[in-house]
Amino acid sequence: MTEKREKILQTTAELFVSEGLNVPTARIAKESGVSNGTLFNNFPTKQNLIDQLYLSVKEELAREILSELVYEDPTKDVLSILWERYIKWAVENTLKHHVCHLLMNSNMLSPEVVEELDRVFDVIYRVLERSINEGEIKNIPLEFLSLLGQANTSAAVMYALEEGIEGKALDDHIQTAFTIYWDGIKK
Amino acid sequence: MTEKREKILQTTAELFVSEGLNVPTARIAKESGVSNGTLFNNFPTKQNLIDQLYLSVKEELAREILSELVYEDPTKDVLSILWERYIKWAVENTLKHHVCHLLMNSNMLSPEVVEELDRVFDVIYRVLERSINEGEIKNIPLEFLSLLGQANTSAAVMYALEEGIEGKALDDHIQTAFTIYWDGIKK
DNA sequence: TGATATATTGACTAGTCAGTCAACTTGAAC
DNA sequence: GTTCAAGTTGACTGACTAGTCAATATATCA
Repeated sequence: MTEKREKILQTTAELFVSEGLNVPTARIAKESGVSNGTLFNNFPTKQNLIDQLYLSVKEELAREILSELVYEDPTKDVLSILWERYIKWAVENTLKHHVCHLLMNSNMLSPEVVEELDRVFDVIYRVLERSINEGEIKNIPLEFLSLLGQANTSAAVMYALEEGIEGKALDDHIQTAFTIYWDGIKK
Repeated sequence: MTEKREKILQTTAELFVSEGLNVPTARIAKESGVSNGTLFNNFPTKQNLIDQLYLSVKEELAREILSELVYEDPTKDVLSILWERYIKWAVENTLKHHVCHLLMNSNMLSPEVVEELDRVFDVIYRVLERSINEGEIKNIPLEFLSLLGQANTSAAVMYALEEGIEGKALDDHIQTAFTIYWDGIKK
């Protein structure tokens, strides 16, 4: 049962990315090698399927970038590590990153799910907060600082994917992008 | 005829923003105070309606931010003006900005339309290019520089809208945001 | 006024969609 | 090998959708 569930989520991601978010459930079931009924056995509604897909991707992302972080390190270092982990994850998991992007910007997610995930990434807020308190970066509202971080990493990922950057060049690109962000916000 | 066309475009934008991009054409027609047939008289297909909506919004935006620009001024000034105009336009035209954002991130636009509009905003590339050549800003690939600009303005708009910033506070916010961008990319 | 062109209408069609359910399969336990 | 629960199936349904078209209304000009 769990394997079928995983397979359906994977197929949904693929179809969402390749054909847009209006793919019929029948199509998803067929492409997953599963009957219509089984799809709805695993996910009571299409809405639930979409929410679960988003949840699973974002939870994986959170595990990937937040694990074993030493929050007590200098904030610049913590941010730099978050930055690098996020971009690497996105570049290595193009499909997941892409589906995440599509869903985030779509009005199709249940508000509860979005809110639930906001809480997971709250720790990043606290890192930024500390950095402001320590006088290391400009006195910019926390929410704006966070939006800027998201926007900049997102741009860095888009550029890396468009240009097919990888390996050493990717490391350099990540460094460049982080320096731009840091130079922009540091005091 | 033109008024009906405009009315339909306006209603479509409103419904897309309030209910997502899957609103039926019948709903759009009804809400526009027009019959089903008239909608399809003005826009041969739903796809065409979507494309035309995106085109009309983006063309208005281009007119708004590119008109009477003195490209020969110092690049920092040109960029700063573009920056300010864009954010002000977006904040004053929330609906249009929002629908633009939804459509841009949706896979639902015809590729030709997207490409056509890319050309309109090409002038911004040339401003950035000159700035690099003059050694004013870091040697960052043009495409990435442009993506960063879009990402940062977008974040600035989101923050301004979320916090309901306007008037003098908005001017300050725009200045802050531009300074962050500039400090990030300048040599 | 009447003739012609143009715009509008909304009932209709052919197809699509999310979700259901009764019948069937599988596999574990005794 | 019989029983029972759990999982799977796909044909089916009722609601919905993009787009059509013959009938009707409105505008234009002589």
